[in-house]
This record gives sequence, structure tokens and C-alpha cells, in this order.
Amino acid sequence: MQETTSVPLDAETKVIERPADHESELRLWLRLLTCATLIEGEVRRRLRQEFNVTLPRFDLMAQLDKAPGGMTLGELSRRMMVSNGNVTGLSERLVALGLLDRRQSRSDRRAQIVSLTAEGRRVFRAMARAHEGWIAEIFSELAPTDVETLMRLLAKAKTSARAAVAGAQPR
Amino acid sequence: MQETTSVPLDAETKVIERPADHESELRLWLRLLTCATLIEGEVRRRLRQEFNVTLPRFDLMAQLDKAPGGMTLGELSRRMMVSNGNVTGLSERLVALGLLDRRQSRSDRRAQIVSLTAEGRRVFRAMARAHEGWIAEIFSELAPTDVETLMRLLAKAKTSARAAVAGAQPR
DNA sequence: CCTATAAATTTCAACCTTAAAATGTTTCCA
DNA sequence: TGGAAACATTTTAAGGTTGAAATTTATAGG
Repeated sequence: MQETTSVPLDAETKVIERPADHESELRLWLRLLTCATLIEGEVRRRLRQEFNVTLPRFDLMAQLDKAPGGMTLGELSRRMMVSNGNVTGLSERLVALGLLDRRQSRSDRRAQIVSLTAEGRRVFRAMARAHEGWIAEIFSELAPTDVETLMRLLAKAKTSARAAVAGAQPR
Repeated sequence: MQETTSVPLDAETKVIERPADHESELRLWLRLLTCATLIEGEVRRRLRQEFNVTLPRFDLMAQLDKAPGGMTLGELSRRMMVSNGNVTGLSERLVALGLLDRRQSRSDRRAQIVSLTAEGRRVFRAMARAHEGWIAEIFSELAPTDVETLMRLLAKAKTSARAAVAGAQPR
């Protein structure tokens, strides 16, 4: 019975096309996603209620805060892991609010460089201080060793994921 | 020097209002978010290229696949952790594609019940099979013990986050 | 029975997001 | 030098997402 397999098998041969039990990895992914979604939602809610700012805008400002001299839109796009068109729109709104400066690069006329204004930096620092506290609160039940272990294993997961992404997308 | 503190301190007193080193938690959050974003982006890309479907639609169908009898929109909204209005729109598009059925609840005229059509179930199963393989590939560099440890610590993180969410949002 | 409150959903405006096409600029190499 | 190819960005169309207001129906207490 069940002799429909057209591939010769023996004890040393891996079963081909078996449904395979990758359930544990799948459950890991769902749990990871749940954690991220949960925390992201909470951070967004608080940013909105306490600072009237969206998470993407906060993220963009966070990148610029680390680059005193500013950054091109492309660089920003890569670091934020979002599309080019996305940063174009986000930057426009932040410039309109007076939180960002934007100028053309001297050396490359294609490139636009954005940086935080003094006001932008001031506003961001206040938000960042609160944000750090929220994250500490959210993770408060984790022991330091838990945090350490998670950091290590998530780094491993990140490397693994990057390899899969690179392998699948010849771009 | 540095005697600007106006709060009396001694060996037993926690420093008040110190900038506090919650850096490790912050880094953990950023790493968790990076992992999730990276993987989510890759899954979305493949769903799009291989099945011409968006991730939110796949997620919605995944919830319904687990509920043979269907589910109300509210239930779907809670499980997917997205807003009510969101599932309204998503469902409309999937009904238009013939992948979902939608009917009014017999017992509660306010409630709408959606479920997969036969076609929807068939399509979802094919996608789910591929999806499980992608996730396995993405996590392929993790050892079984790594997966196990991550599951455990992420569960702890989830519990911790839920407590923070509940504590902050009297709703 | 009536009415206040809660619940399920829809609608709406604003914003975020992507992929792909279009534009303008730089680089490289034959 | 002359293009071809690579780059940086913008634009566009389609869709996803939220929070809040509006609508309809259910429920419970007096």
C-alpha cells in the first residue's frame, strides 16, 4: 500500500516532500511576531497620547539623532528598512513641522541630506527619554540573564534570516 | 564634586531620577524589532511573488483556517491584534475574491460571521505549506535548543509586556 | 416596559507602506 | 568622449492601519 513514491528510498535517504515537522520554527515565528506587535502597538499608543507623534516619525528622528551631520534619504531608507518613497513622504511632513532640515548634497546633486533641527533634537530627546522608560517597564519581568540570552539568540536568528533573504533574492 | 543632587542618598537608597541604564532593554527591543521586520518583509515578498497575496490577507485566512465554523469580525480583530475597521476592509476584499463567506449571525443581528470558502481553504493550504518551509529556512541556523530557549524567553517577554499594557491602559 | 449602557460593526480622515515606473545624475569603461 | 549602467530620489496607484465618531442591536435594572 501507499507505494505511489517514484523516488527510491532506503534507510539513509531523507524522505522527499514529507510534510516535515517545522512546526516548532513556525510557532517560534508566531510568538516572535506576537511580542513585536504587542510592544509596537503599546509604544505607538503612548507616543501618540503623550507626544502626539507617530512611531515612524519617531523612528526616523531616532536615526537622525545618531547622525549629527545628517544623512541622505537613501541611507535613512536602508537603516529604517523601509522603501525610498516612504522616507520621502515622512521627511516632507517632518520638515513641514519644523523638526527636520533638508538640503541638497554639495557633492552629489541627486542626493538630499536631512538632519534634525534644534527643535527636532529637543523634541526627540524628550521622547527618547520616555520611550526608554516604557521599554524598561515592558521588559521588567525579564532577568538580566534573560535579556542577555535573548540578545544572543536573536542575533543568531537575525544572521540566519539575513542569509535566507540574501539566498532567495538575487535582487 | 558633582554634588548637585538634592535628594539625600545612602547605600540603601535607590538613586532617584537617574538617567538609569535601561540601555540593555532598549537594545533588546531594537533587536527584536529588527528580526521581526526582516522576517516579515521576506514573508511578505514571497507571498506576493509566489501567490500574489498580501500578508494581512494571509494572516486573516490563517485565523479562519483554525476555525472551521467561522468567526465574528470582532473575534478576528482581537486575534489578529488589529482594529475593527481593519478587518472590515480586509474581509470585503477577500469576499470579493471568493475566498471568504460572510453571513449575519443568527443569534446576534449585530454580528457578522466570516469563514473560508472551499476555494479559500484550498488556496490557504497551499500557501501555508510554502510558508512553513520559508520559516524553517529562515531559522535554519538555529539549533533545536535555541528554538526552545527562545520560545521560553519570548513567552516570558510576552507576559511581561501584557502586564505593562494592562497596567497603563485603563481603557 | 423603558431607557441607559454596552457591544458589534461601519465609516471616515489621515497617515503609512509598498512596488514599480519615471526623472535626473553620476560613474565607468571601451 | 560617449554611452550604458548604476544610483538617488520622486511619483503614483493600490492597499493597509489606526482612532474616533456614527449606527444599529442587545442587555440589564428600575
